[in-house]
Amino acid sequence: MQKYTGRYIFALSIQNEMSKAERTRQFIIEKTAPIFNVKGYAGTSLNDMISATGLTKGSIYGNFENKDEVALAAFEHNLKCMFTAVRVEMDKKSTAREKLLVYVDIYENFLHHPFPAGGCPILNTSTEADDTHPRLREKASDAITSWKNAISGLIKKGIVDNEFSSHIDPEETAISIIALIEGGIMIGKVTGKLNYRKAIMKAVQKMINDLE
Amino acid sequence: MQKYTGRYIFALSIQNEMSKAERTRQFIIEKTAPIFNVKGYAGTSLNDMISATGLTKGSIYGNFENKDEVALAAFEHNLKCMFTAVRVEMDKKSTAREKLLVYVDIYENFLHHPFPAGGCPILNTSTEADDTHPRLREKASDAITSWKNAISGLIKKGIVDNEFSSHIDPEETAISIIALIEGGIMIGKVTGKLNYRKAIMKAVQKMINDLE
DNA sequence: CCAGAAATATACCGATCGGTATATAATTAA
DNA sequence: TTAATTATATACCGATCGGTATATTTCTGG
Repeated sequence: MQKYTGRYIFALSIQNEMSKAERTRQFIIEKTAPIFNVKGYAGTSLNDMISATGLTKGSIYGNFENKDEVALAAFEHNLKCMFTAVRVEMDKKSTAREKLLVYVDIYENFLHHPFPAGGCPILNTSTEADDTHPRLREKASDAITSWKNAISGLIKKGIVDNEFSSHIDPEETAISIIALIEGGIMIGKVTGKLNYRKAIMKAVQKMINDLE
Repeated sequence: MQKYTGRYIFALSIQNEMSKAERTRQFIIEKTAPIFNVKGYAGTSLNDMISATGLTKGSIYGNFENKDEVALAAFEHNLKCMFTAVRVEMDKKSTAREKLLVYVDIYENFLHHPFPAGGCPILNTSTEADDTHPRLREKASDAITSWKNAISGLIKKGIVDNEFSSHIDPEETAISIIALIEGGIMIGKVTGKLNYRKAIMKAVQKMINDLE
């Protein structure tokens, strides 16, 4: 097998500012993140990680203490990947309503955005880890809370700017929007029915428009 | 270890009408179903199944071809368990609106109903199996579609009975209600925050009340 | 009560699991 | 260029994986 030379190109790394170990670490994260998101934590084996990276067991364990640490780092990577896709689109919009509707656009057509393979990592990790993997569970939980805060922050801004009615509850609305989106992702993916996903995203749109 | 005598008591079986093999089969399903729903398909091992049932490998493989068959039967059992809990409550109600609101009641306080351990099997199975286990994926997909049909049927009935406006789309509404519920279950479980779940179920309630 | 059948238990299989000790190669500082 | 250090590869570990062949027990019909 070809030996690893540390000369890979990374999406999220500025090569020269990183030591070789840091580059390898980042390389492992980027290559295994999609696997964890598709197969799950329990379903991803070390051999999966080896064949995804082309590295060996020794190299992986030289950079991570164990499988857990890779899984945690991979989850964070997938999360960043997803939130970055949202942020890029949101920065193009000015009003709170337009910014919120970015979610509808992105989650309605996944494929046209740099979204993690396997779908929403929050959904995937939450349902697997809630009863079995405390550390992953907490990371997923934290991700939901900060997502909720981001949305409720936008809603509050919208209220201040007189875009939205002051009678609505930003927190309740925010968490409900997330629930609808996540449920929609789950349903759309497992059934494969585009009109299901479309109908649900239409409901998200309605929820946002009802804020006025 | 104590030997198996075939004299267990089953929740869902009328003992005298079943052969010993059928009783054992049912026993295995009932005992392993919660494990599969909590740990997932990949996360549940044969040893888990052995210690959950108190049986041996030979006994399990004498009644099921392989682990897959047990997992599929266990999923169906969990599904039936969940839908039965809903049906029991729904039969007590008469109007379409009241029947729909049963979902709000049940999913708002899980614990007071005979709900499968590990939460909603549709959610759990969908997110694990969508990319990895075609047969389970299809079962989960079918469950969603028939659930959607049940809800849209109720909505159509409500329209005929002049409970609901005729301008609403039963299919779109039904699938959105499911998405909201499933998202709510996921969020409530992984965060452990009761007010999150409550806020989301309030949104379901609003969605149902908006049908008028 | 007994014999044949059905159901369950036991013992074992190769493969793979996550992980480690150690050998080899590549990098870096002097 | 070389020595020390760091990083990667190789070989191996016990445990567990899903599954099977066979022995033993239990049930059932006569």
